[in-house]
Amino acid sequence: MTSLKQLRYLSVLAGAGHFGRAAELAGVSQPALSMQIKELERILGGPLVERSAAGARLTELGADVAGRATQILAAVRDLEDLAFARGAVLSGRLRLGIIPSIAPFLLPRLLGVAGARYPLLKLSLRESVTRVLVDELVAGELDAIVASLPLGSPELTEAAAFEDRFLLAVPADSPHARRSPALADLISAEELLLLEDGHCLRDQALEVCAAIDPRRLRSFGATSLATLLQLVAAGHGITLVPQLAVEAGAAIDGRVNIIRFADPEPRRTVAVAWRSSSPRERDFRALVDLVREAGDVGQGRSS
Amino acid sequence: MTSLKQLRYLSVLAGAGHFGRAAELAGVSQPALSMQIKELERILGGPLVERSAAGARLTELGADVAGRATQILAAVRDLEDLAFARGAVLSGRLRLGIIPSIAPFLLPRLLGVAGARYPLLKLSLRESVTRVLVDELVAGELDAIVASLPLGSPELTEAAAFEDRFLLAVPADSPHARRSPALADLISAEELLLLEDGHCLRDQALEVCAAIDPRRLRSFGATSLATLLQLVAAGHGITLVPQLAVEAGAAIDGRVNIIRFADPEPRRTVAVAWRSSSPRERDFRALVDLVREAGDVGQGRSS
DNA sequence: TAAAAATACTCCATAGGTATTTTAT
DNA sequence: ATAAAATACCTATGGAGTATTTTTA
Repeated sequence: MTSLKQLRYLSVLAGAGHFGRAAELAGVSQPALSMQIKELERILGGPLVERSAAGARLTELGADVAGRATQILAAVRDLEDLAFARGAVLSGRLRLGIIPSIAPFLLPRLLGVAGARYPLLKLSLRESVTRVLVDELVAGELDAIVASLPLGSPELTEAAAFEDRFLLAVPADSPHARRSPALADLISAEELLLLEDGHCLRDQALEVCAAIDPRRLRSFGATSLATLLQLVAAGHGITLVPQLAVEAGAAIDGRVNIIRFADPEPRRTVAVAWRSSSPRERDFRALVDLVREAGDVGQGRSS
Repeated sequence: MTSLKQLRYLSVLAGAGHFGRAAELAGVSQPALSMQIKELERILGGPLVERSAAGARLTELGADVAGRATQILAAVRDLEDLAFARGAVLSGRLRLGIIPSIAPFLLPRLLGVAGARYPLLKLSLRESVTRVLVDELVAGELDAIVASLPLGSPELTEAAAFEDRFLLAVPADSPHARRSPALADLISAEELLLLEDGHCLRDQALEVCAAIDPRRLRSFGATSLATLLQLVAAGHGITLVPQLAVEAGAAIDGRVNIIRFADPEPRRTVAVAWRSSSPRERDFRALVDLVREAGDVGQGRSS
């Protein structure tokens, strides 16, 4: 009969691409893993893996089964966490993912507040783009993530923590430096600098400036907001920057001006998300409060 | 570690209310079931069942775990059912690539026959030139391709489906209109019209007319055979056309004459190919039969 | 020929069975 | 006293390890 061990091995194999590598990752010998995969194939009545001298590639059925297996394994892990979740709120380990356009600005305050209020909490942190974090969250490799909505994954529960207004960063000597532009003004603006592909901030900036001429977009993208602001300071263009980053001191004094948009101001919703099947909702609701406290400083002020 | 067996026993126990009854329902002895429940309690770190002389009642935690266990077991059963849905030959999804000089003429009959004989088959179709299809096939983005030999990729298995004779398409008023030319005659023929670069039909036509004066080749190439035949009809030149296309009605009645070559007649071999390492050879062999049925109509007749 | 997976075999952990004891009503 | 679950103890299945062979590029 199908066993969790088989599903676990298949799930690992799906990521590893080699029986040997997968066995190493799973902490067993290669024949042990091979036998379990073979047994799973016998049970399911069809090949899950294409073997070759180059390694292992999943068949379509195998990929389908592996996907379901990953979800099942995540559900089992949640089940195992059930008992621990009955302890104190926000105690024990919590694996938290945060996107790059939030992490460096939120973390200092978040860690401060969390450490003071929940001394038993041990946060394991991971920074990556939304797509990666959502996949890892669904697979049970993370307990919760902090990201910008929407996430587009039905098995997740989302709880908004705070709104984060987008501001415009322009060189200090720019003609825009002294007035609040309407969105339409951007269309005639200098080159729009963006993060590299995969960062939601990039997509949001493009959405905000939907009508912008694509030819004025840099084909390469920066990895960090700090780099973007350096480019702005050097006069290479303008960029959108979240107020969260500005409040955290990301702007470069003197060389970059930060300007509010005229109404309607563009904004993003920063939210916490977790697997709906997780038993730790109580923890996550408390986490939402922490993120809100750490994040929505100064959202009422202009800059 | 948690096992599906433990979850299954707990799930049964939740319904039975007695260890003994549950054991009977599960088809094992009472101590066996008791031991697994106890192990599960040890793993989860808390009691799941209240034991009494009257029987077994789940604790709050136990009921929660049992509910999740039932869901997980259902997911596993769904996973096990997956394979059966795909068990039959040529059922489920098959990603098929076909080259442009075959696709529009083969597809109507192929889809008809396939739909009638293998109703569970879902074909995902992709049309591109041989080089692209072979690359995608090797990369695992396609399951099989229908193309003209040779393919020149050692990791593929090729199975010939049918032979496709090349015919000559000439304007209705051409001096060639009434006789069967030997290949050499082409050398003195009108301008030879070709598909654009990358299409194997172009290369094959050039091979057939190896000695032709390169200066009489059109520098631009057409994207489709239909366009070529329109050009022929308009008196811009002659072209090679596969009988497959003629049988499918590609020729333009009255304005284009289709002539068979004198022996030896040039021809191409239409074949199905797949990764040799693919486990679906049975499917592909059946596909070869379908392609043959759909493709080699009328190869015995002259036109 | 070299890398990867399959096979051969051996061992031992453990699930499961039977018999019995403990516990609670 | 009785019914139910736990414990004791034994057996056997099969999961896992090491060593080796087979396969394929």
